[in-house]
Amino acid sequence: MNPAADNSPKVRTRFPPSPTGALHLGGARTALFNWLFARHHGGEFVLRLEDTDRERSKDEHVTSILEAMEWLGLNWDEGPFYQSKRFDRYRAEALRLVAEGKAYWCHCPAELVQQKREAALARGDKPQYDGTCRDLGLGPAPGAVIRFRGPRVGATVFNDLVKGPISFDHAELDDLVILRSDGSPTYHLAVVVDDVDMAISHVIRGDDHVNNTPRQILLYQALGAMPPLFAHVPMILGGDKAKLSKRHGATAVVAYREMGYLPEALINALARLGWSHGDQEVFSVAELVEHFGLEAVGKGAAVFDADRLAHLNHHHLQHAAPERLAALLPPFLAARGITAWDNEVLLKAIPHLVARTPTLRELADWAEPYLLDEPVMDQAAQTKFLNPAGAAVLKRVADMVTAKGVEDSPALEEGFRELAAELGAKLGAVAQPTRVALTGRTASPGIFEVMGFLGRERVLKRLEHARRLAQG
RNA sequence: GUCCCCAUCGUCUAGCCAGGUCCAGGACACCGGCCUUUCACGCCGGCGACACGGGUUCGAAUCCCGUUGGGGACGCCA
Repeated sequence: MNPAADNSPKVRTRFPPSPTGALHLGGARTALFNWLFARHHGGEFVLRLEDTDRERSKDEHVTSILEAMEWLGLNWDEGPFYQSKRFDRYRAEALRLVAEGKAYWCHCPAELVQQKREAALARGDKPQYDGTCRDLGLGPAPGAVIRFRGPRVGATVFNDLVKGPISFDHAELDDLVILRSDGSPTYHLAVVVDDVDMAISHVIRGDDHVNNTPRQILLYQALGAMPPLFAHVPMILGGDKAKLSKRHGATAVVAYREMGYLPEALINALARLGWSHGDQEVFSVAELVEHFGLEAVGKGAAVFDADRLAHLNHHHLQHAAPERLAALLPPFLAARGITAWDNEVLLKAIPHLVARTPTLRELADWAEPYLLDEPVMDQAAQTKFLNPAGAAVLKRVADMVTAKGVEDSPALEEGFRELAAELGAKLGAVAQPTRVALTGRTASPGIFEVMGFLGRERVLKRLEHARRLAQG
């Protein structure tokens, strides 16, 4: 029965990272698509750690992958399962296949197989296992492996949910190792046994797995199981159009958190890499769940564009609650040496700051002048605006604030304009020295807003401090 | 080398399945302008693509074939 049919069992997808490294962008997108597909269909999402390679699998990577998944909000319904805990199960299935004549023990030394492979490659042939032990009827022995006995003729065809029908001639497939000489399963065996045991209905994975698919379908059949439906999503490429890797700079998901990106922004960016919903660019996670579908996934590989992520992050930052941003900011402030501040000021400042800051890191930078006891004076700004003329302006501004307070912006603006007119200058002639006095910088939110969230006392104090500097 | 996949602006993409309404739409980036107390936001405008060649058709970005280009895979990694 076809799992996609309406009367079929429920949708169950899985994300099976190998804990040999951190969760990177490509893996995160695969996880996201599986998660979205399951959520969209009201199905279940399973997390499974493919740690059959005991050499390269590391606990620290498991930890960081789970952490990244949680940060992204990709919650799983079952797992994490560990393949390393199921070795007996895989071994039993491999032995069963041998007993049924669907697999066989192979005594070929690994080095010899490797040599033949290289020779074939050098000759320009397809490197395949030559089947030396295929019909020898060998039994177990030290160093022996179990190979799957694949069909020699015919072809396996499957209908990829993203790419359409894909066909592989069996002559292109060789007898792959399913159980290593140390008794551990290889990827192909473990993945198939698990997907059967875990009742996975849809396998959504990277493009680089298409040619594994016919081998796995053959394995499902040998095990007497119904294959799931497959959907191969295109790769994510780096700027050089090659498969995304560490060479392309930041690829680990957690690196984006550290750079000050919001998880929903990364999710949004990843979702739009290869998937689309008309012309819509900005999505909330809920909207993604609502609209996601495999039919709208493109076939071509996509280049990850950091500029788009930044833009999306900026957008999501502007729509996030100030309270939440304030709660996310401490690490970024700490990185700037700021460990204590008036949170009320921060909360009031954030809405005026986010329009200018694409990331939390920059938000921390822009918030700094308002959180420090005294702003750090930018030298160029000080030289340009805090001069004797500026001192006179600051004195008048201070008088104004003393008289009118900082809450009444219209009144302050009127005062500023009168002063500017008196000086025969534009508003900037008053605003800029004031801005430098209050923030130490030439760029900030509107000057009356700044006064508003800084508060009367701080404003007066900074005005006085700057006036002294200006007088020399 | 062999096999598999892919091919619309610099990038992400809509359109393609059910050919005409597409001298191809949106977004990012870039450039110009407006707004303006600075920097941004925002708004307006500009630049910019159907890889190439055949075929089918009255008509092709859309269908077919080929070429070229790109990617992926060919492990006792996953």
